[in-house]
Amino acid sequence: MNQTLDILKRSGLSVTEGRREILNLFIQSEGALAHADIESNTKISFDRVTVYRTLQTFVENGIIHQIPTTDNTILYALCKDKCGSGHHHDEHVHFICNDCEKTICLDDVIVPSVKFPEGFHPLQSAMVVKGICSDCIKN
Amino acid sequence: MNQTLDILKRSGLSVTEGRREILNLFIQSEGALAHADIESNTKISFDRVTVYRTLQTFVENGIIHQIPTTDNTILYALCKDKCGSGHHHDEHVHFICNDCEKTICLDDVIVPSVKFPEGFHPLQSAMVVKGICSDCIKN
DNA sequence: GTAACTGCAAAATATTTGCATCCTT
DNA sequence: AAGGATGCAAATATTTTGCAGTTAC
Repeated sequence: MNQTLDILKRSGLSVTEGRREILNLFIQSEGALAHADIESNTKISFDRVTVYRTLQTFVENGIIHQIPTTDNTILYALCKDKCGSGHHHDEHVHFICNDCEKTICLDDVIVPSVKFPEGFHPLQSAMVVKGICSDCIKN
Repeated sequence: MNQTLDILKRSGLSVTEGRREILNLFIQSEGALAHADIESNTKISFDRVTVYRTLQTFVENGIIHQIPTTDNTILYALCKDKCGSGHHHDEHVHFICNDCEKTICLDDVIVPSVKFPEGFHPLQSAMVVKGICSDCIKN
């Protein structure tokens, strides 16, 4: 079965053209996407608002997750299977290339656990690393 | 000598009322501040634009650093001594409390180094952890 | 048929830029 | 005095909300 459909159905979301298109974009894309990328890369032109709402729905349903950035934008990337509705377990490292500016989910690099001071109870961690990615290092 | 003045002078910045006030806010505050916090917590009312420009100047001069978030804002926090102009070395963990919503720099918790796949060259890392802070856990 | 999704309009919010004026050194 | 910093105005950009019309199931 079509992967896109599969994901939407599994989350109990109704299948609409917009959701299919946006979800496809994530599946095809290697890296993470910002709101703006989505607006400019979809063939059909959606209303800005639809993109906002779709992203929000996807996040709430554990289909995509947010990646923190330091530039007033949010990046989104596909979740792996273990993400369920409401609960995100994206404890992998995100790599932002200073050169090509892509953000790549290093799914195999798990965020190491660290020791917190007395009284701090961590629930969720995110790690973002900047540097040069494996594609750009060749040039 | 006054710490605020000291920091500004060391960076070669001219000492103005706005910069003193904003820098003071950072020094007094335990956690990280968002643009909005600054606007609402300064006695003198600055122009929004001045706040933007001041924050930018401080970041460029290694006085404060940005903390990535997933909510379309940027948090700022004072740098420690080792940050120099242009180069930030804030490899410590940032803790965001889900309860009081404060962001705390855990200066003593260093971001652990992780092993990257072949070809990835990390230059800078940031780690943001959400959970319950030591103050809120008591309640 | 009903509930959910979308588009449009508009409001609210956030950020950037240019320029004249004022302040720091 | 000169260069830099600020305030104001205005242009841009971003995000949110309400509502009416449309679509998926």
